[in-house]
Amino acid sequence: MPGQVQSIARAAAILRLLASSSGRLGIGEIARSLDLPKGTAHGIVRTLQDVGFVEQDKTSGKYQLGAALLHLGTSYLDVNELRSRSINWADPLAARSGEAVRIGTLLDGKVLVVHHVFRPDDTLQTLDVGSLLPPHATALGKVLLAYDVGAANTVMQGEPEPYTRRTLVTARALTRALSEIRDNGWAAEIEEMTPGKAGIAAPIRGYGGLVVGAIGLSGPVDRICDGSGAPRPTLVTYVRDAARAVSRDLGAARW
Amino acid sequence: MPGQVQSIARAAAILRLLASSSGRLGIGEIARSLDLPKGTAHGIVRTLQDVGFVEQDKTSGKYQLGAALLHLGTSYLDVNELRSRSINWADPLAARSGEAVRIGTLLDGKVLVVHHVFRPDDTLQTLDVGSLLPPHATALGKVLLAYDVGAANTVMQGEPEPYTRRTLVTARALTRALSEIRDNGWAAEIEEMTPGKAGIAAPIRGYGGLVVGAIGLSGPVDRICDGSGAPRPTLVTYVRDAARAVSRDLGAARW
DNA sequence: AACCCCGGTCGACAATGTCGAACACTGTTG
DNA sequence: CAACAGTGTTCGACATTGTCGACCGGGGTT
Repeated sequence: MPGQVQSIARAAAILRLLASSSGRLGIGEIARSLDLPKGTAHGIVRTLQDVGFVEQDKTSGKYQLGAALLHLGTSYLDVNELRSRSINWADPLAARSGEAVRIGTLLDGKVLVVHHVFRPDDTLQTLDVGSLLPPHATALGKVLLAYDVGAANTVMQGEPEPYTRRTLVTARALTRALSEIRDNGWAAEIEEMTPGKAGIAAPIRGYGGLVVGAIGLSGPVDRICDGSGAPRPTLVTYVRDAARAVSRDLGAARW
Repeated sequence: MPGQVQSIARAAAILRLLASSSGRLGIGEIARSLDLPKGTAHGIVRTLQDVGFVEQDKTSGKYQLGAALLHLGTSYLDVNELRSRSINWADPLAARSGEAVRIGTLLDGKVLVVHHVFRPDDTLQTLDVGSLLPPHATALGKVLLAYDVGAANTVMQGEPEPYTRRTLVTARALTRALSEIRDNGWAAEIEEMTPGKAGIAAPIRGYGGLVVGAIGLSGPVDRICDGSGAPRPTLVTYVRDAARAVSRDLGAARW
C-alpha cells in the first residue's frame, strides 16, 4: 500500500489534537505537540480554518474545532447503517426494559456511541451520541472487545484506567471476562465504571456474521440486577433479542 | 493571505461531497464531481480512510463518511461557547413556552443547529443538532441573515427554495422582512417552511455586540399565534428574554 | 469472449508544501 | 521605560511531496 498524503494526515492529527485537549490551543502548542515547524502548522491550520473545520478566537488568537465538523458528524449518522437499522429496535428495548439504551461501535480502541435512547419517564439526561466510552469498563465495550482480538490486545497493552474498585484492570481478569462473554453471547458490567450503575450488552452482527457493534442498556444496579447481584434474566433476554433483531436487519445469516 | 494547502482543501471538498450526496460514492464519481484525476482522488481518499474520516464498504468498494467525524463533531459541541452558554436558558424557555427550542448559528449561508430542546411532554421528536436549516424560511435563519448582510446577499443571489406558498423567495420581500426584523429585534416565521408550523426567534450577541447566533422556538401555528394570526406577545417576550440572557452570559455589554 | 466499468497501482515530473528565519504585536518583567 | 518572552503571522528558497495519466486486475454486462 502506497504512503499517505502527508499534509492530510497532519491535518487530521491537528483535528484530533484539538478534539482531545478540550478547549482552545495556540499555534505554538499545536506545533510543539505534533513536532512540526510553526510555519508548517500555521499553513495547515489556516486552510482548515478556510474550510470551516477550525475556528479562531479573535481575541486570544487560539484555535478550536469548527462548525463544519458538526454537520459532517451528523451526516455520518445519516449514512451509518448500524445506526439506522438499530433505531427501530432500540426504542422498543428502552420501553420494555425501562432503561436507557445505547448502541456503540469500536473506534480506535474505544466505544463510539452512535445511538442513544433516553430512559423512559426520566428527563434530565444528556445525550452522549458521539462520545467515546472506555472499552474495558462498559458492557458495550466488553462485548466489542470480546469479538475483536486486535482491539482487546491493544487495550491490555495499555493501562486500563481503574474507575472503581470493581473495574477490570489486569490482563488476566479481562481475558477471562472476554472469554466468558464469548461463551455466553452477552456481557454485563456491574459498578465497574460508576458506583451504583450497571449495564447489559450483546453483540450486533453484520453481513457475514462479523460483529460490527453492540447494543445495551444501563441503569441503577438495583434495577438491572436481582437480589443475588446477578443481571436479571428477563433484561438479558430483552437485550439479546434486540441484538439478534438488528443483526437480522443488517443481513447476518442466522444469529 | 497566502494560499491554501491544496491537498487539504481537496480533502475537505471530498468530505463535504460525501456529506451532501447522502450515501456511498465510488472513487470515480468523486473524481468526476471534483474534476480530479482518479489517481489523485484515490490517494486522498485512502489517507482519509487511514485516519478514519471515511470508510469503505467492502463489497461495493464505495466510500462513505467515517466514524471519527462523529466524535470530532460532538467535540466541537463541547467547546462551542454559544452552545454551552445557551443550555442553561434553553431549558427554561422550553418549559415556560411549552414548545421546542433550537439554537442556531450561520454556517456557509445556512443555519446550523447547535442545540435542541424537545417540546415538553411530547416524545416522538428527532434530534436535529448538526443539521442544516434553510436560512430564508426559518425564524432562526431570518434573524441571522438580518444581522449578516454578506450572507443575506449570498442567499438572495441564489434562488431561495419555495417550501410553501408563504415562503419568502424574492429579494424584495426578503430585504423588507430583514429590515423589519432589525427594527423589531426579533423574527417570526409562519407557515413559510411547513404548513401548520410557525416559529419565533431572536438574536444572540457575543462579546462586542456582534450577532453570533439565534435562539427560537417552533410549534403548531395555532399555539404560536393568537387569534389574529400574529405571534403571541408573551412568547415573543420569552424568546427575547432568553436571547438577552444568553447574550449577557457571552459577554455582550448591554443587550 | 469481447467489452466496459470499477477500484487500485506505479513511476516520472514538477508543482507543491515544507521549513526556519524574520516580522509585528502584546503583555510582562526587570 | 526598555528589554524581553511570548504570541500569531509572513516570506521565499529548496526539494520533498503530491499530483498526474497510463497501466493493471477483476466483475458484470452485452
